[in-house]
Amino acid sequence: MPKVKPETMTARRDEILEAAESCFARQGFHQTTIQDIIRKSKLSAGCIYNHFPTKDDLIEAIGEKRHANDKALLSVKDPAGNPLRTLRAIGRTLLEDLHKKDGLRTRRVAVELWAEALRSETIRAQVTRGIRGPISVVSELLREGQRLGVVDKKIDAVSFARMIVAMFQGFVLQRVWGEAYDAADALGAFDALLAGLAPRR
Amino acid sequence: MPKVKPETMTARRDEILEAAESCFARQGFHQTTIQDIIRKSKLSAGCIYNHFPTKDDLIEAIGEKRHANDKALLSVKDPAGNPLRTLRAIGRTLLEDLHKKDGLRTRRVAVELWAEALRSETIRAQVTRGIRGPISVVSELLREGQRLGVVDKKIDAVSFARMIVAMFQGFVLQRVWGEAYDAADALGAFDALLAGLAPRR
Amino acid sequence: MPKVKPETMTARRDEILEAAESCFARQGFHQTTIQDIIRKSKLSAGCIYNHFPTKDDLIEAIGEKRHANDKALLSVKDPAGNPLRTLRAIGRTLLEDLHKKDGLRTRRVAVELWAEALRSETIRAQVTRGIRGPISVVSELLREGQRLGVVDKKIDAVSFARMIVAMFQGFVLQRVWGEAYDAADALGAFDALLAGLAPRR
Amino acid sequence: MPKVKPETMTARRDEILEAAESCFARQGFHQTTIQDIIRKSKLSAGCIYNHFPTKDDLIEAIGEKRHANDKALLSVKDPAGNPLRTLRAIGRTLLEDLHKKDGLRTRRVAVELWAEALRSETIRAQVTRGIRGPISVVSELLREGQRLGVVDKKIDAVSFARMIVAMFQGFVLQRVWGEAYDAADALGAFDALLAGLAPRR
DNA sequence: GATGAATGAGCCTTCATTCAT
DNA sequence: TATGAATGAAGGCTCATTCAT
Repeated sequence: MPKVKPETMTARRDEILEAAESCFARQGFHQTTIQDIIRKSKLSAGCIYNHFPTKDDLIEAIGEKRHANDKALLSVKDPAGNPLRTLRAIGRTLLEDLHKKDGLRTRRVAVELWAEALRSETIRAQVTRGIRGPISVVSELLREGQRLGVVDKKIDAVSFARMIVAMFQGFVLQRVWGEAYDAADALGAFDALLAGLAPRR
Repeated sequence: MPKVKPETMTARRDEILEAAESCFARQGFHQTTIQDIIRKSKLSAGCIYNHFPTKDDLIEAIGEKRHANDKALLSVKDPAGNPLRTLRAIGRTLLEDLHKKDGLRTRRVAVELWAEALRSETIRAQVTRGIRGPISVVSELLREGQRLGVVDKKIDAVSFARMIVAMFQGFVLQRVWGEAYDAADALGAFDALLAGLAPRR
Repeated sequence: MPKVKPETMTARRDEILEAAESCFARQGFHQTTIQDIIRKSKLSAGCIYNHFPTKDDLIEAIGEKRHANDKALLSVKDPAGNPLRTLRAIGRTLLEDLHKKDGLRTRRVAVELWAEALRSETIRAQVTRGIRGPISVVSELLREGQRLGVVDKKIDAVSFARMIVAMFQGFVLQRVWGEAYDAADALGAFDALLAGLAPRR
Repeated sequence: MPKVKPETMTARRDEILEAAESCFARQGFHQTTIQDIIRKSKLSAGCIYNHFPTKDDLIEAIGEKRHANDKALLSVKDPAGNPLRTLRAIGRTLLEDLHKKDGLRTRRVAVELWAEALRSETIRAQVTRGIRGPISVVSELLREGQRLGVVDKKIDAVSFARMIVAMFQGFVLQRVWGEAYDAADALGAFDALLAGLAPRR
């Protein structure tokens, strides 16, 4: 007996999130007022509050959305099955994504979330969950490399994976600050790092 | 012929900044009210506004203070003059500092500033200035290593330095989120990275 | 040729009023939202607004309903035709009704209406109309008593009746506040009052 | 070291309460907005909230104020020490107060509080506390009358006192609704009631 | 300089009401 | 008629900032 199809509900939700993300990327969570989102979405306050009970819920929903987005970037695979090549491909995808105009908006919101995670338990959980995936993907690739003999056996896969993830987080930061570094140069450095993983002798 | 000795001025300023930093670390810039800082500092609104015309000025001053602090960490030197050893010592200092309880307060504020840099031109300038120092110190060390033949000549020193700095930024993030990783493990991964810099053959 | 039988209309109306009264008794008029009534009645906003154009209309309808209810309590009669006995019977009925759990809900709404009467002309009219009936019933009984010689002739029937009605209003107030007084005790005091009406010498 | 004398604080508080009471009397608690009180008091929102953290606190403070006011009315005494005469004097004072234009404002607020007591534990406590004083004063007078032999010994003093208090509450209600009854008539009825207290035979 | 009560713009949220389906 | 998502005016409250003392 619902008069409106559930799809409409979801669509409306997405409209709101879209508007919110746009505002958040430009002004940050706390500088963005609900009025801004109302203006951007061309919906009413009441409508927004029907979908998200509080502003914080809206922020959390944005966090969840981002979380989902990020997973896609990790699904890159090297057809030949060489784990280091896969790792490189992932790095390349991330860095190139980072250097597209479009990627920036999302990244700005990500950085906002990183700071918000200091205060909100919920967002901290989202953000750390969002890191666990990449760390395990990367460490799995490193272990695979060790098994295949292309990665030094003495390396602790998880710690090294965490370091690589940290590295990309730092790249995101530098990027959203407008640091003028080249995707190619960054990828070059990453290549050098991967090259260094090869077993000695 | 100032009625109040400049030292008193500076001392008062520092009191205020100390209180502000403490509040900012706990609640973030935008969740912290001037009232919070008044409470913490046990000074009055008027007094605070005599020293800092706006809340934003206070935030910027905090940013400046942090900037100064960070420089100290880079002054580590290896007595033997081995640049990779120096690099390792710097990394170790940073990671250990990061794992001290006390270090966290400052880092939390740093992460706040990283997000704030998205909106404030002034803070963006502080933050990127704060990165340029480390990048040039590290790249200088790498070049020195290349000169000494302990670092692969094909590596682009600046890009690699930027990557290392990014890495440490990521470590900071993960740390303030309470990620349970070990300083020793992280240092181990960093060691492996440094080891990989050695020229092949 | 109405498409819906009038009974259905009335039934729906009653459903709504029933739900509204329940909410009003618990939370008062102004703390009760239409949403609360929607929830309680399991009807929709649109449906409720089809029957009552505004929230105030709903409140007025509740007032009207109460008005009707109260009349029933006055219809008590003493078979022997002794007016003081009738008066006592009425008092007893009211007091006992007041001390039934069920009676409280209605009384709470009544007290709400008493306050609302300060602002709404319509409700003030309802409430004062609601008092006029009892006053005239009681004063008629007193006059009858005077005629029969069981009530002191010097008493001004209308004023005394008004006082008796005031008394019961006060009892209602004290009751809804949860004052722990006994129906029997209150009736005892009322008896004493009635006894005092007898002519001296 | 307070720059402002505590008296000023109290004076400001009273200004606010005065404005609030005036608004509440006219429009009721829930129809009165903080803006109304701001307008009336010619103070700012912030200032009001410095003295009363929430609107409910303001309402409670009004309740407290009323509570204090009412006590004064009970202090009437009959110089000759006749308890029934004292009772009559109290009744007269109340009824006359009720029929002064000025008394009405306070009474309207009282009736608001009576309804509010249904929802607020705090106000319910105020209101019931406010009733206990009168009940005990009146019952004490009745007992005194019994001791002196001017009041029938069979009467339960407390129950009768409660009934008298209820009566006056009802008079207040009828008065604020604009019922056109005379103070003198009401007093006459009260006199009759008191006369009826005399022992028979 | 220091104090802290006062200011008031503006924020988040609510809720009576409407209207396309 | 019934539905319930959408509307938007307005409410309570906050907080950066000012200024008389």
